[in-house]
Amino acid sequence: MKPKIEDVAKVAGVSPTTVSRVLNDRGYISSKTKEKVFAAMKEINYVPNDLARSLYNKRTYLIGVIVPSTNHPFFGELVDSIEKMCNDRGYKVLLCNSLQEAEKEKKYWDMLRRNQVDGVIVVTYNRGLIDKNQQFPAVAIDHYLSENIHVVSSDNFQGGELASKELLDVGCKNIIHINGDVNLETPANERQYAYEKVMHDAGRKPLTYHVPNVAYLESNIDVIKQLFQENPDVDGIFASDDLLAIRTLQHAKSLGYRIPEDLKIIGYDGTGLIRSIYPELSTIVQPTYQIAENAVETLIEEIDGTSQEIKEKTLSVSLWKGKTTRASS
Amino acid sequence: MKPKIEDVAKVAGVSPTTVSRVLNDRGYISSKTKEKVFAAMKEINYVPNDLARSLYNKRTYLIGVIVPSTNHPFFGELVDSIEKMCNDRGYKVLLCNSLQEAEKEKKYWDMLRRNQVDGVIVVTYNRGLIDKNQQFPAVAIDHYLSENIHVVSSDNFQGGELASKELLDVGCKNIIHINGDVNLETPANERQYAYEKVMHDAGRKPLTYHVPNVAYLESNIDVIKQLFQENPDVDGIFASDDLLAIRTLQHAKSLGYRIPEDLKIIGYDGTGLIRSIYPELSTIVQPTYQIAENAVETLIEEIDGTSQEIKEKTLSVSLWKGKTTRASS
DNA sequence: CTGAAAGCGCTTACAG
DNA sequence: CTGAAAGCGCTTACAG
Repeated sequence: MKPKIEDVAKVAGVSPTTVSRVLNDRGYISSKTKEKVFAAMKEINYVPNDLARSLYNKRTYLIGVIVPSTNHPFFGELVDSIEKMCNDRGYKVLLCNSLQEAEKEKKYWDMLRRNQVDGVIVVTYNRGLIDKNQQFPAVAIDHYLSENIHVVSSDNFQGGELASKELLDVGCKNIIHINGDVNLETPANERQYAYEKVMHDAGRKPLTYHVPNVAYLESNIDVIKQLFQENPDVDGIFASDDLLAIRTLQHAKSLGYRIPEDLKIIGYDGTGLIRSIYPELSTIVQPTYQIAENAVETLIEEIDGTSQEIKEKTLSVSLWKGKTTRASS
Repeated sequence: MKPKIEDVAKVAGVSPTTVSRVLNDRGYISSKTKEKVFAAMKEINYVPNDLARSLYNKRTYLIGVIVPSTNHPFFGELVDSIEKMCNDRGYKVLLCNSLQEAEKEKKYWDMLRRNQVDGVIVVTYNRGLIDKNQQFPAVAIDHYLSENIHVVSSDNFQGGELASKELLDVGCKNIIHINGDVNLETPANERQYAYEKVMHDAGRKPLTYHVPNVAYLESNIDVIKQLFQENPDVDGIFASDDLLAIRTLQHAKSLGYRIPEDLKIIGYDGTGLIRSIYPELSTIVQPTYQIAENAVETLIEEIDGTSQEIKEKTLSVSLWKGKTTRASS
């Protein structure tokens, strides 16, 4: 059996109360007693049971993180940053990969409640999930969920603008946008609106193709093919995701398009990974680290009761200019 | 205050014992009582407290997962698979990104003990971590840790052989290997041994360059530069990691090497992500899904006490043949 | 400076 | 078929 406080107390010749006190460094204890207790703990290899502690304190220092999948570079990077921030502040991360399935998200949400997490950081595009009795502090990333849930986003409209203008600036005439599932309420919708606005302002007609699932690249190739068949004269493509952009670029090359001479391409997300292995790809860089930082800080503030107001924070994105949008004068 | 079992009991007009019984579906309860209890739970929006449950049952259904970082595609994919497997079997994942720092790993390990996780899946290259009193079931991935910890690996020697032979097969004469930190006991060491064996068997002299940190790509460029300066006649490179391979490929191109005509390159890991966005890169594909599956199953078997023996499982890898090792006859 | 007692929210023998 | 009591391992008023 694992030793408990009582066992330590016996070995040290003191009461459990005293052991608990030295453990928590609370109240005044003679240094002799402290030493005895520490010695006893080493001797029997005592490890405190945080379950019991949490039960009493009603505080687990556990944060639930719900994302579609750590497999996608953006979420891998985001989760990495969130975990780091949490760890720095003494919180632990319960990871939930929802695969964007509403049913799974619902189950995870319930599981997190049962496990008494102190708060949740969630990336979801399904609004209906959160029941009105939602009890714990939560921060949603990139998507409004309900009036008592904070939102931390990057500026998706700005990103859409930056990307679209970049293509115009380098001389594209026929600019097409590729986005994800048209039925999903993702932040990529904002990117599309921005694209449409920029096109209108420039007197061009916007045209958007939607792939069924950004994450499952295989399922997207048909849409990409269709795009080129229907628009052989396309000379600029703004994809709402870097993986999609790369896939499109590959297909274009296989059709004989020269990049950037015949066709310019820009993606979205700009994770460190993609920028490192595909530096030539122009893209909009999301401030992943700041998103994570803001989300974790906002959450902990609410947990600690430091701040009452529900916050909405929007962070700026930036342009990574690679060869795929190099002006081909 | 959150409602507890006692509150449900009052509303339903039964004892807490009975509520607990319907909650756990244990013992015989009249269906009338059941209904009353369920109705009461809905009415006051009751959610069981798994902390209290776990405290009593000495079972948390929590699994700690320690990896260097979800930011690396291989670990992102691995964690994704592990989390999926765990979720399917009713376990939850406590995520720990150690960044390969021994100190952090140690802290995480202690934290997991305090949190009473049922078991741990760990990717670490530091052997000294695990104290002899290590209590809970654990599975190490790709690296032997101690006699009471299972190991699930892919066959790194086989992978090294496959990669090296592939380069020989397509006609390379001067084959150089790039590996990670020479001081780390990573599975990539096996890949290097295999490379050296294949070279010797072919009557060639092996030559390995070590980069300081596979994960931080920026820090590796100096070594890559050095490699080409010192061996301008290199015509085959086996990198122990796809990201490293891609970086090397980029640098080679910038120096004017044509791939694969002048120089052939093969990487390692072959994650779905890399294969999808860099299909031209030849690589050794690790069976990530099976690794995760085996690790989770082995761990749960030990947790359940179904199996006593400590297992060592080695899974086969396979070759993904892309253009970067196309024979240039 | 230290201890006995009650309680965190649950579950399970033990009675009935 | 149902309930009162004790206990999971910890912590904190309340006494002394």
